[in-house]
Amino acid sequence: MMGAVSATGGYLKGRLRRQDILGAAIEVYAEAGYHGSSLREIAKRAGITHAGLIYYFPTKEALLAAVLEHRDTQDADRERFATTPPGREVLRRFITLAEHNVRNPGVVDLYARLAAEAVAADHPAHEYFQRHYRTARDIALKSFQALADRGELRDGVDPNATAVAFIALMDGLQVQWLTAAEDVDLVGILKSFVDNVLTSPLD
Amino acid sequence: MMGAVSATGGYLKGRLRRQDILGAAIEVYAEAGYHGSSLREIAKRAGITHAGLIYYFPTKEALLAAVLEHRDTQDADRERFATTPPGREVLRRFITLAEHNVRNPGVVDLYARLAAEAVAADHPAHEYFQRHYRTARDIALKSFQALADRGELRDGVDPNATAVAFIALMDGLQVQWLTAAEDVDLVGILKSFVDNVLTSPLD
DNA sequence: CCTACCGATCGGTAGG
DNA sequence: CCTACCGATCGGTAGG
Repeated sequence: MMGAVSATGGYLKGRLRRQDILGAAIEVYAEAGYHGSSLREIAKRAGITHAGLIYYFPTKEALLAAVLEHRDTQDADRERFATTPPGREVLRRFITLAEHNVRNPGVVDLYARLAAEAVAADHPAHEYFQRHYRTARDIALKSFQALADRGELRDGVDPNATAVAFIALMDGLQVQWLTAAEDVDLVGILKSFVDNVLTSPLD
Repeated sequence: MMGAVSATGGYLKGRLRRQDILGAAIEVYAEAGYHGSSLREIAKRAGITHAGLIYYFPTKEALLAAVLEHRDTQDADRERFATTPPGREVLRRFITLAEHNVRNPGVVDLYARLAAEAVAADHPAHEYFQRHYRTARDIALKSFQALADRGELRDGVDPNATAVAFIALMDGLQVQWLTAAEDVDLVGILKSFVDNVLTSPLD
């Protein structure tokens, strides 16, 4: 009786604990960055001691890796991006993602903080963000290229430059929006950027 | 004799010391952010002990304030921006600034790191960056507005949205460029953004 | 400007 | 998972 309950319960509890810890880590990374956050603070918000946290994630870096991996696998959006054929629909998904982000400032904070930190070549998330940017650029590029092929891009608009600019614009807007939300209509500006390179509005 | 020499010498030495410290601080902030940098590391690069540094700048925050102030006053560019009449010439200056930045990655690093950190409302540089963004946006807006008045903006291009986007684009490009320089033609993309909202190319 | 120090906090380990 | 601990590092102070 005790054995069965505690074994199953233990596994379930372990999984839930991990979720608690990841959730707390995302919160704290967003507020303080990776280097600026402590295992003790994350552990406290998860309701355990910092040694307890280390029982689940053996090092500070392992926890960061788990947070990044967690976001990637859980992010159903990412899969939808991959399966959507290049074109206007993909751009609409980017806008939808931005709308989602504006409703979840914590996620925006997390990425903005980590991306700036990870600029350093020896940061544990450096390669992650190199991949992240390359993937994002590729997805945008394929869509702008497809639109160019169909003659839906205005004359003189270069798909490559537009793709890089689009991703950069999303990131830059996020930092400005986080700094002074009332001054920046993040979604509106993204939309008008897209509308301005297309021959006809997005929707 | 001794008095005069040491008094003058002391003042000069003090000024030079402050320059050394500020230079070292800029370096370390760029590498590690503000929270991630230590007075000991900055002091070491300036050739003194951390207690010696505190003799010149009484707290960690005071040093950050001095670095920010130093950049603002020394930045001759900023003044030229203010005195240049709104229009194409101002946009050209932004491009020139970007070209300068690409040759000085340290400055870019400093701003990218601090801007992301300062998103937090309780960060000592938070208000500085709120002002910084507002000023940058205003300068860009005045120029895009002037161009709109003269009919030099393409149909449907909104000066306000374009100004915010332009500043966000500069920031976003910087982080992407710092993360993977070979993948991002920072200056080229800025130029094509501007050319794409104008009725005729910038230069 | 330095030596010497303080209390606080950090990531990680030992040993249960 | 916890208690208890380690060595390292932090910003700042005292006192010269």
